[in-house]
Amino acid sequence: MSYNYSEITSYLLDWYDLNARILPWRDNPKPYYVWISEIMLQQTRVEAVKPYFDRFITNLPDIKALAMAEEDKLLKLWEGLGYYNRVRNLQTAAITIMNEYDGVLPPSYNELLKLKGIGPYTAGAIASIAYQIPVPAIDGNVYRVTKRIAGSFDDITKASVQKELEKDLLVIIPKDRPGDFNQALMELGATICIPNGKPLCEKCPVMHLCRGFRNGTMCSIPIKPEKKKRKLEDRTILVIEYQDKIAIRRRENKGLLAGLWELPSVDGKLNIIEGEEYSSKYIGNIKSLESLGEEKHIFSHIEWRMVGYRIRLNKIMEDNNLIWVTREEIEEKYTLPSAFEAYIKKI
DNA sequence: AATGCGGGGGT
DNA sequence: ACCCCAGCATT
Repeated sequence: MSYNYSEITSYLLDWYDLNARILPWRDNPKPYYVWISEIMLQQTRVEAVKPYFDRFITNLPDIKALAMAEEDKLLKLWEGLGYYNRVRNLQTAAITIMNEYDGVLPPSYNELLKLKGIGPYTAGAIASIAYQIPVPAIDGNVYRVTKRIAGSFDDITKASVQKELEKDLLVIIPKDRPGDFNQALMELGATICIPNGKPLCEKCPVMHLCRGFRNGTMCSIPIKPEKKKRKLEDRTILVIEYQDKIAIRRRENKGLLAGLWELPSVDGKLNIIEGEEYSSKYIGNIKSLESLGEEKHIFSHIEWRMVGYRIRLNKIMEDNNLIWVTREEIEEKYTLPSAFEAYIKKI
């Protein structure tokens, strides 16, 4: 059902004026900074983004620098942040902007929406925050806050519900402060009207008109369908050393961790004998082999149960897929996802 | 409409 | 364990 949110606007803005967090990308909301921060913030918490944002804009201070950056440098700036296609899309969009928009992020919701990596939320956020265009920016926070206020048990993953909320917000978004309004809704969701645990309703500026609070239903809103369970995968991770170098290889260009670097790994959990057999068959002549124990790494949809071995070689076999690098080179040049961190740290 | 895509922090 | 996060692209 459609809902009239018109009463929340002034309470929300007054609260935001007093309670807005100081964030790096709020210092100077130039379109480029807003864009970078919003892409980083997709499915990623503010605290995780902070250090990445500063480093990114220092290294790539404008759209042109982003468009011309080497992919390795780009990925290195994103290493550990996850969802690595975000940064590739960022560069694709930067090139489009240089070629088709005179190097300027377009001040238009619909034009922004055409750029790689920019969907309805991000287009709304950039348009409203950087260009003061009165359009909604609906993220997970906004769904939670608005549906609790409305006391609505709508399934927020349904397109019809999303469209309706867009319309409802478009009606009340203040034309003089659209960016602040959108950020205030998100800020409220991130700090007061929080998921999990208990929302801090007594601190909420719109508690008095929140139906979820009045009904005591706020904790069971919003409604979304049950998520599927993660797939479990067993893997064997090999830390292979020859003299002062470690073997790494590049992952395939599609799928999980596409195009990133990894420690050599094998499907399934090999026991120590199998690990030795595999290594002498495919990698080289073994000087020593020791177990590095078990680890696990959780992705959004997959869980790796890993066993690791440290292998030192007397002699290496030719293998075009492996390259041999020092630890320092890994840290400087090669993007190694967090999944392998535990085993690298043991060496 | 459903699925794939990272990593981390809170309960 | 399970939650979800300033979502988007692809199928």
